[in-house]
Amino acid sequence: MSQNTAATHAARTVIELREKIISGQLTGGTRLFEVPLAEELQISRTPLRDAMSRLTEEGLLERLKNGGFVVRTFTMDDVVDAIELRGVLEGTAARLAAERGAAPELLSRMESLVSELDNCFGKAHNTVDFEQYSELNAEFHQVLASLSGSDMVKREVERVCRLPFASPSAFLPDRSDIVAFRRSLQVAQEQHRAIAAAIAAREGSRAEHLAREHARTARRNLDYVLRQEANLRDQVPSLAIVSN
Amino acid sequence: MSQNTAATHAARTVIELREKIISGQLTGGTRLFEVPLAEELQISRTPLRDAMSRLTEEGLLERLKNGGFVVRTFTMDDVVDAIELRGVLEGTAARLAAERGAAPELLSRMESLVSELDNCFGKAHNTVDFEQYSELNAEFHQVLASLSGSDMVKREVERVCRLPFASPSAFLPDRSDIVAFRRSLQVAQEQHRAIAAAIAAREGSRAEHLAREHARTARRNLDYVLRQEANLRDQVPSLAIVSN
DNA sequence: TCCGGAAATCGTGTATACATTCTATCTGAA
DNA sequence: TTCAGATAGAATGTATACACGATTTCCGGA
Repeated sequence: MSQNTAATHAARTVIELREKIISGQLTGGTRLFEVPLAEELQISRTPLRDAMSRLTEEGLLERLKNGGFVVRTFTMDDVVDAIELRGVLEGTAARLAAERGAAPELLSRMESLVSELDNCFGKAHNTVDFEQYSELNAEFHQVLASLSGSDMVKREVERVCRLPFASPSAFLPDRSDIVAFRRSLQVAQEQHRAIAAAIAAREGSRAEHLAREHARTARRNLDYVLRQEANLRDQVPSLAIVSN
Repeated sequence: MSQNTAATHAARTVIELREKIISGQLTGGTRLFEVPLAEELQISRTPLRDAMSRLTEEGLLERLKNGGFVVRTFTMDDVVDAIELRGVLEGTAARLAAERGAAPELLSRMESLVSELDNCFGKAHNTVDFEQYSELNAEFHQVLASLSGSDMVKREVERVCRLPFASPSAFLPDRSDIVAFRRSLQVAQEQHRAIAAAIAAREGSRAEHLAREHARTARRNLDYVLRQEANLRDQVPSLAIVSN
């Protein structure tokens, strides 16, 4: 029993329900009835409704037209399209950063992140510091979203990334023993470097298309997981939310 | 006193508040206090909170970190960026429609919309059926969003369009006496035709860039309104929500 | 004057009772 | 048999009282 430290019942409930949805415990299409659910969570309907409405903002629930909420259904097509959308939006962030000029502090932060990411690869062939890589990768994408200087763009990039399977770290393969995965990390890192360089050189179109292709890395990993080794799928938490 | 016909108090309140925000009556940054606002609207706090949470989903309000809601502030930069984003997303819809193949019914619907739009231009130079054009234009963009076949993409396109100044009909100039405006409608219509043709010919990149450029038509009109005739600005309802 | 802390005030969080609406089912008549 | 309308149940909509937390204000002491 993990007792959440969140201040309000509603905030705690957001976390609990989000966890249940993301983990696949609550499957797509499940309608959330207020009375029994509130009883189960030991809260009243008021904070529960608040929580559900926040999860709707987040894209995990949908409102039914005559009232009530259902868990949103995600198909494998949605996963592919969400990754595509992230690519498009990050591409736009990169292009605008290049075209309009990026804030120097942010750009140099991105460049130093690239260096730090380099250090995650050991001298030996299959040693990679995954935890560190994953953390730095997340920050790289965060900086990229900010780099356009546009709140509107940043907001929308972050919005798509909130979907668990569209996040930049969703399909970071944590198994260096698989050759294809190790290679994909190196390719991705090379793309990081190129994106930063393109933005610095004010090459908008190049920056945009590099960022798009970079998102495709995630899609390639996804395809690999699905096609090559079917049993891998259950090891990828981001896919638990996806309907079969 | 316009008495809304909406079923619930919350739904009615969504409409009332949305109207006040869009019209600029409630300006960006204004905090909405539950008790006095509920009193003013003659409802209780419960449906009011529901309404505010829906408006947050819509992007017109924001939640404060310690509770409460404020009216979201939009700057002129946000307007420009929202139009850019619409271009990017509609461009993606167009590209995917071309690459993946569009549903024949939708494509032919789009093509007949182009024909109908043609008929809005009279033989004489400055006669245009604005009402009809505006309606058909809205449907064209709606069909475009659907044409990708991707629910994810459609959803996000529609999301951006929900912002009043980012909607495809936001800056449709309704004054045929201004030469620049009349010409912009003809250019836009030619772009409609080209977008449909590119999708039909499976020319993804062309379709994408045409759709992007098409959104720029809105930006050009916006620039015209702001630069050429300052007094025009107050006649554009979409801009009432924008902070000065 | 400045600072810390207590108290009051303001505003949201929560529970709960009651109202309303929607839906599914049943009944009766054509 | 079928359909219309009634009806019962289930689910959400709404009002309201009270709880809690945050913020501001005011007071006393250094």
